[in-house]
Amino acid sequence: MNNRQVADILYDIADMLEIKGEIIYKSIAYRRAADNILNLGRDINDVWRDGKLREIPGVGEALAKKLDELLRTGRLGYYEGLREEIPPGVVAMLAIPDVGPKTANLLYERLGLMSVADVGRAGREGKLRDLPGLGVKSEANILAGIEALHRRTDRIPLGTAWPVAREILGALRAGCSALQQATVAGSLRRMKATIRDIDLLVASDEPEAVMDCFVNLPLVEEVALRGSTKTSVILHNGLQVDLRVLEPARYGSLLQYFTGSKDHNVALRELSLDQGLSLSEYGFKRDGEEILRSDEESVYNTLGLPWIPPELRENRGEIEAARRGKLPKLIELSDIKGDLHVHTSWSDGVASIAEIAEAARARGYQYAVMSDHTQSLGVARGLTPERLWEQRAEINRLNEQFANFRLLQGAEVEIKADGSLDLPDEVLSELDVVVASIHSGLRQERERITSRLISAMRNPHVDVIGHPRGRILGQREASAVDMDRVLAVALETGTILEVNAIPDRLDLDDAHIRRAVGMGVRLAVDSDAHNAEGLAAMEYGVATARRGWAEAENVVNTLSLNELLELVRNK
DNA sequence: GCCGTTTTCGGCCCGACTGTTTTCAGTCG
Repeated sequence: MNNRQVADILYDIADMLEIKGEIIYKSIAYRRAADNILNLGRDINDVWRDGKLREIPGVGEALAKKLDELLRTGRLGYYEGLREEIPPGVVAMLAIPDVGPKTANLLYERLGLMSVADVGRAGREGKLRDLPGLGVKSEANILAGIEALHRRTDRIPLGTAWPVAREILGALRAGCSALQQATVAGSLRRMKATIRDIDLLVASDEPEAVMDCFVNLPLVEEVALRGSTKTSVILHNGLQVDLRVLEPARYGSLLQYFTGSKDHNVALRELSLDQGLSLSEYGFKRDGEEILRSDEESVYNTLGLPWIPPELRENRGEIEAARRGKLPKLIELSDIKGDLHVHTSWSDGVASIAEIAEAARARGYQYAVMSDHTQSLGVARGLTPERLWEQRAEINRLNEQFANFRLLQGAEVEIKADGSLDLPDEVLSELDVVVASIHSGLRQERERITSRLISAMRNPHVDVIGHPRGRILGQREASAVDMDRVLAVALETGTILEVNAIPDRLDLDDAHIRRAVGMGVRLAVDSDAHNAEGLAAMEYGVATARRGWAEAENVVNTLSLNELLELVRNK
C-alpha cells in the first residue's frame, strides 16, 4: 500500500466523519495527516518499519495505531465500519458542486439516495425541493452541478495552465482601462505540478467595470458566479477561472491570501492571532481597527517575517524557517547555464542539432548535451554506436562555429529490464555526459526496479538518472522505486538525479527533491526537449526544484561548462 | 484527533456568496 492509497483512505474517513456530523476538527485532523503523508517524500511503509509514524506531523497516538493496523494487515477495521454506515456513493456526492456533507447526509437519511445517479433521478422528479433548507433553485443547482461533474476537466498540468493564464491577463490589461494591477495567484503562482482552476487578481477602484470586462472576454463560455469582489467563469476549454478585485490599498493582503496555500494561510492566521492581529484578504485588524497592506512583502513584514516565495507556501516548515531567518536562497531560472538532456532528429526529436544549438544559445546557455535515445528503444529510433560516432562528427563540426558555447555529446541510455545498460562501457566512456533512464518494465515490483536503478548508478560512466520515477501526470503512476535506497546510492556514488521539466513529468517531484536537497544529493534540471521550443520547459523544472527548496548549488547545470565537465569526469 | 516557551485540556482561521430564510446555514476557497 503506497502513500497515495493510505492518504486516500484518510481523506475518505474525513469525508465520512463530516457526513456523520462529527466535530469538524476530527476531519481536519485526518486530512492534515493525509496531506503530510503525501508530502513525506519517503515511503510510508519504511516510516512504519522504522517505528517512526508518530514523527509524521499530524499523526498522534490514535492515527499511528490505525496506520499501523492498515500497513500491517492491509485493512482497517475502523474504516470498514464507517463504510458500512456511509455508503461510498454518498461520499461521492460531495463531488457535486453545492453538495457538502450536510446536504449529502440529508439526501441519504431523508430520501435514501445512495449515489450521484440517485440524486440526479430524484432531482429530475422534483423530489429535492421539499427537503428542509432546499428549494427550487437548490434543486436546479444540484442538477446543473451533476451535469458539470460529468464534463469536468481533471486537474491540468502546470504547462497547460500557464499559457492560458498569460493570455487572459494580456487580454485584461489590453482591454480594461479600469485595471491597475493584475496577476496570477493560487496554486498556479505556487507552481504546483497540476492545478484545478486559474485564480487571477486585480487591483482597481472600479470593480464592476473590471468584472464587465472579464465576463465579456471572447475566451469565456459561461459565467458561473458574479459578485462585486469575486466572479467565476468557465472557458470554452472547460477551465474555470476565478477573478477577484479589490482596491489597490488592499492588494498586498489580497495577493497573499489568494496565493495560499490554504494550509499556509491557516498557519499564518494563527501566527497573527498570537500577535494580537486578525488577518484576512482585506488586511489586518487590531482591536477592530484596520491595517491595510498594498504590497505582499509588507504583509509578511507585519508579522515579523521576511517575504516567503510562493513556491514554498505549503505549510511544510517555511513559516518556521522564515522566523529563524533560514529560508533557502532558491534557485532561479537565470542560474541555469545549460541543459543536460535534449533530443534531436537523430532519434525521436524533431529539431536538428544546429536548431537546438541556436535555441540553447538564445537562452544564454554555455552548453547543451545532445542526449538521444539508444539502440534498444526502437520506437524512438535509438542510436547504435556507429550512429553515435556519426553524430559526434556533426557535433564537432558545429562546435567549430561557437565561441562561448559548446555542444556536448551524451546519450539517454536505456536501463534494460535486467538492469544492464544498452551500450557497452567502452562506448559510454567516450561520451561527455551519460543520462540513464528506464522506459520499459516500469511496473516491475519494487525490489526489481530499484535494483535496476542502483546497478545503473553504480556504473562509473553513468552521470545522471533521467526521470527517476517514471510518472506521467494523469496517465501513469510513478514506478514502485524505493527512493530511500536510490537517494542513498546517489549520494554514495555521486550520481546526479534528474528533475525532468516536461510539464506532465516533473519527475523527481517536489517532495523527493526536498529530500535529495536535505541529504546533499546532486540534481540536474533538464528540459528533455524534443524540439527547439521544448527547451523553454526549463521554467517548470526550475519551479519544481524551488518547490523542493533547491538552491543553485544543489543543481549541477548551474555550473559553468568547465566546472560541469570536471564534475562528471570525476564521478 | 492533534497539540503545547502562555496550555496535558481547551483550543483548533476568515469571509463571500447563495438560497432559504425572517436572522441564518451550508458551501466554497
